[in-house]
Amino acid sequence: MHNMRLSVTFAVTNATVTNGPERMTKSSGVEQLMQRIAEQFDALPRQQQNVARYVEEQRANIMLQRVNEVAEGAGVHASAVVRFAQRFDFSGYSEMQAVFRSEHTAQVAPARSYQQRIRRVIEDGPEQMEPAQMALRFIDASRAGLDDLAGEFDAKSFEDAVDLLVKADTIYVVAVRRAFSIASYIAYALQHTHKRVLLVNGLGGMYREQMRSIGKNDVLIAISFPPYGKETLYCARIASQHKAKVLAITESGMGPLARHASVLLKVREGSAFAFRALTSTICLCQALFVALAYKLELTVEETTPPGEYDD
Amino acid sequence: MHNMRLSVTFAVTNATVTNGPERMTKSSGVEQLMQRIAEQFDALPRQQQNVARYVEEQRANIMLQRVNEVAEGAGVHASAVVRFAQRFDFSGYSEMQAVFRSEHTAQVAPARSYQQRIRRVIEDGPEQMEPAQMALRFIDASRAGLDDLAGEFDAKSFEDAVDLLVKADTIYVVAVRRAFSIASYIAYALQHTHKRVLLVNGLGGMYREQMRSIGKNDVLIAISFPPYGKETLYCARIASQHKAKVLAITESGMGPLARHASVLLKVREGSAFAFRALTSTICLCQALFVALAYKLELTVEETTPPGEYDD
DNA sequence: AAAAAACTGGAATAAATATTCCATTCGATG
DNA sequence: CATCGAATGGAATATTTATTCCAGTTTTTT
Repeated sequence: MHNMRLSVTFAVTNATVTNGPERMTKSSGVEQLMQRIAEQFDALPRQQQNVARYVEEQRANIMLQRVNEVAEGAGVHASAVVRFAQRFDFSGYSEMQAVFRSEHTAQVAPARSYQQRIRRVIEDGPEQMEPAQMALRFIDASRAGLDDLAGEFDAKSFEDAVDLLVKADTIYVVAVRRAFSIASYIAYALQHTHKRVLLVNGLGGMYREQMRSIGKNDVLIAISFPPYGKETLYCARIASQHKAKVLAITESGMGPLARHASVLLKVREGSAFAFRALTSTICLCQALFVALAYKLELTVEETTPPGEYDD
Repeated sequence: MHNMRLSVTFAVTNATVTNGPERMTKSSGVEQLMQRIAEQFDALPRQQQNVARYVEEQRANIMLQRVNEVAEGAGVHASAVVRFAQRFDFSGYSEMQAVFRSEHTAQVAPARSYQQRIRRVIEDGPEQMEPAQMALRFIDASRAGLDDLAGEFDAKSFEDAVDLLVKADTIYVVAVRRAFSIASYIAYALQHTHKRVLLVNGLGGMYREQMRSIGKNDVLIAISFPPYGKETLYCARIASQHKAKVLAITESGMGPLARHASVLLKVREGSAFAFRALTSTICLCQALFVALAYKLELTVEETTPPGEYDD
């Protein structure tokens, strides 16, 4: 009778707790533990059943909660919580909590030192891996990067960035090496607006010359990630000396590019095999362009004349 | 018997429930704190800068980490971490950590999922849409594209593509307009191998001239999507006339580019607001490069000289 | 180059948190 | 309804974790 009621309670809470879309994960330690708890549930003393219910309901938060919070939440004494953990073969609450903690610890790959990256590659032993497997793994890293982009999305900065571009007279774009392709995309896309656009490409080594005429009503879009390209930093410095606005797209608010930034868009890419993705960065830039296009009240037709826009 | 029922309830709900990190726009305490840290960054002592960097990078995990973990991660002594927190007006590390903690627990309650927000955005129609909402919508489209890339992944073609490149003498790369940035990325990446690489960029309108010397041991990587750029098609035609191999990256096996292809990699991008993403294409190209690099048995040193590879 | 100021890290101390102990209560069973 | 075993919660203890102190060092200033 009580059991009956119990299972209903469980069902309801679970339905409520459901969170946003999630990528597939392996059957975790937490899942297994929950399973064990469920199996033994009926054999548990009354208070420990309360603890079980609470843990199930709060599974996403247990990692943060102290014994006393759990105890209070479950309406029992702290020692009951400890005994609960011990019944499931943990030395105490702390050890049980570790299961929940390790589950959560987020995957943050980037910004490793060069040495660390090498070590990682060697450990992973990619030489025995099929190309297709490597590809899938890399795609997955990119997906993780996009998830992060969506999850950490900073609406305020993004809208500031759009505003900056709306008000800009001429838009300069600079990035070098790995990020250059991003700059070239932005420059291309912006051609579809009525803004004047200048891609600072360093052709003939003329960064200085190309930046020469930037002025206070202009905006420089600068894209750079560690280890920051000196050309990009140089351009950002020139821009701020000329009182132009700088829209920085970079990894951190603390890198050298951030110093010159009027608006800062942060992107943390996923990585695999010590190799950084570019997907999140380009996605952000495309989103920026789409938002700008609508803000400028362009119709889609104007932005993308059929037969010309794509490719 | 009741046990049975109960555990079934668990199993079912567990399979359904996904409790990943919630996706929400953050203008929150953490974001504000990051802002303050970034502002003061330059004025910080060296060790505290390390702490700042570490905190920024690990912002999602700080809530779980003890002072010592943070200290170790940042490569400093625990007391430096405490002093860091105190500089930002907290009584100590614990108080600062609370900011990160409360961020997380707050996210569980409002539970308005990313999907829900998107749905609402669509209902509202783009005209009244905030830039940030549009951005999220676009990011979501990109994610869908990547999901598709992973789901429909054709291992055979991919490995053929890698083989083609391994055997190539000189690699030519061509794409125009929207896809040009992809070509420029590929050309850049391939510079890190020992292959000769030529980006057919049409500078001065010289497509014909740049393609002139392609030969039967060479490979042309051609990237094009509807409506296909005539320059790209032209190059593909020349390549096949010269008996060179063509690696085509395109949308369908029936487009004009497929006709000339030795190997065909299909990519279907996501799109939003009648605007196509580029994420899947670039992701595929990066995967291609990673796989190629290892196939060529490059050491990491050769591929990524320190201070030069990134950006 | 000397003096002052700021920074650092080991060790002591303080605080918090978790665990155990034990006297008491509860509830099942004969 | 008396007895026993299990469960409970207050309080003592142990442990872990955070903070402060201080002496030595480095960095900056003059």
